[in-house]
Amino acid sequence: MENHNNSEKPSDFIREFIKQDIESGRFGGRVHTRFPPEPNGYLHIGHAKAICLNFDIAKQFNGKCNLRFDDTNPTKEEYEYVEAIKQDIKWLGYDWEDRLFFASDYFEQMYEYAVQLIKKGKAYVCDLTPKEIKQYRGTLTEPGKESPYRNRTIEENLLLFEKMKQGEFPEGSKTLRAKIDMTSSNLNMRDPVMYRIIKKVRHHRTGGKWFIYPTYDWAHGLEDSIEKITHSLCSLEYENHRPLYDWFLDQLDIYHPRQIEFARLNMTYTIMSKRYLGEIVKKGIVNGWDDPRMPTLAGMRRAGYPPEAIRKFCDRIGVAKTDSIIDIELLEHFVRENLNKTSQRRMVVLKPLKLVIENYPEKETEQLTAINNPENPDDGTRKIPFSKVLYIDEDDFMESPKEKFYRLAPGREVRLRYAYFVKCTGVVKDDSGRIIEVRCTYDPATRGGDAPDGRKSKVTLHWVSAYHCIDIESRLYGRLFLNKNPMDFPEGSDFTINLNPESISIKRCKAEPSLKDVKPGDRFQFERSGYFVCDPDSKEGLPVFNLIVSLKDEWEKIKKFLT
RNA sequence: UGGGGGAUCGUCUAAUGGUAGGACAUCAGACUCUGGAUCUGAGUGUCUAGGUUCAAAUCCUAGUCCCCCAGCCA
Repeated sequence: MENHNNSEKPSDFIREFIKQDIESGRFGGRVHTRFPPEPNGYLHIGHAKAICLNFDIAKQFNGKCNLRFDDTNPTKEEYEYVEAIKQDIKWLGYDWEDRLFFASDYFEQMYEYAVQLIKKGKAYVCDLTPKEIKQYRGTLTEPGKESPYRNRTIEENLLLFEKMKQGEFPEGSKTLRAKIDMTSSNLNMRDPVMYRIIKKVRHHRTGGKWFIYPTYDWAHGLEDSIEKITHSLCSLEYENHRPLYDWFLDQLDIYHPRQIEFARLNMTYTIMSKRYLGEIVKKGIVNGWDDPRMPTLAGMRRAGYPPEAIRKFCDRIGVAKTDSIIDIELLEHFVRENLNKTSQRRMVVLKPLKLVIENYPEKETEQLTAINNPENPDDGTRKIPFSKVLYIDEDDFMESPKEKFYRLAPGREVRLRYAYFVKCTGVVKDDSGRIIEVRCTYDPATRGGDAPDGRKSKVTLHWVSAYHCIDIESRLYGRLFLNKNPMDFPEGSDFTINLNPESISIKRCKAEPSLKDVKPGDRFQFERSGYFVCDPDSKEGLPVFNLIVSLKDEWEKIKKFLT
């Protein structure tokens, strides 16, 4: 997939910084990054951007990238997510080798560091309630007030902190705070909380061992420091936290990585908030975290997205500090590009309409040769049965054709792919006037699809033999949201009003018999409609296929223009 | 209105004082046994106003707009 054969540097400001750091010898020329997910939900395409960035940078500069679970808040985290996240990263194609870490592995060490800070007079135990802390903090424009507990002696702080650790105080009754500056214009520096007491829940890894847990600000820099990370890449909202990140490491006088912030990924027609994503899962709006409409990696995997396409997408969108919303069509472009090259073609009729060939012998069956993938001759050919009664797609026939519709219509001749030219002689309707059958004649001289007299067909239709085809279920997924920005909703409502009520449509379809033996995960292009993947819900006798992405469709565009 | 960031085609992203380029999308054409793919071409952009300079997206000045921060979340 690498197409960076050019010498042009895949440059972005982060790689530029790293290059400078290597040249200046800041970290001894080392590059060591990390991807630090919190195990409180599933990974989505936004995380993929961070994963690719961190792992790709490490590789590019001959460095390493750690996988580290930032499990500092047992009230929100569960082990279930740890395994799901590991699976997703592997699926994306990245390998952390033996460098799987957990913030909880460092709890003891962090505690020691906290004691050091207390001994330096840089941290104190505070008895203020959450509400009081908030009041004391001040506002954006007014300075905060110092806590009355701010000047406890070091001995008292040490004793109290030890007791916090022993679980002697009720949850929420005390915190350990850094002693910095209550008047700082950066609210993060107004004596931030380092430890809080959590006793009600057990940690998924340390169990009931701890009654105090470190906050992000206190923990994250330490984790990076302990792992000797060189470049700690994070999203823009942590920019305000960098002074604190630096302050802790400076006070402790320990190894000090460089934090660099970049803009997180946003995409049109979807949401990236774990909370809202969880909400639509919980409400049953989608069928779980791996629903193919979800922007989660699990969802995209089930939707049939090739991981290579996602990686290429992440590479191409670049890294910058500008807030941006990427057009989802760019992702779909890379999915199509990949699938066009890699997936075998099959003929499947999504909306079956009977086509009867009047002059074709009743009992006859022919085996016609079809190319598996015109983009890859090595995939060879296969045989497809042809007979008197076929199915074509409803959309390929119009009794009174509109302008620019050049598919089948009464009196018209078109080609059936790999088969014959057929000419429409009329239709059969039911009592309600609905067309239930299209009649035609075929030209035996055009077998295989070419007319010896040089006659051309403007289009080629796909078809299946009614006598031989099998039933499959197609799940046609569309966008989950109607709005480019689902978070754009009127006052008093919420993002769910932007949900697309027709984001899924399930159809019983007619497929060529070769599709009988498929396995979940197998991908195909159903000719003239789209790319499909076999879903794990498939049952014996009824394979289920998810639409990955449709083919580009000129006629669809024209149709829209005409209406 | 305190502090921290950011503004380049419709959308992303390059250009680091020297021809504003690429991708997606759009439009037009060629080709085609997928109205697919492929190929060719086209249009569209430096937030504004001044200034420095032979030369400014880039440097300076003054504005404008957008994002983030008042969790014992991360």
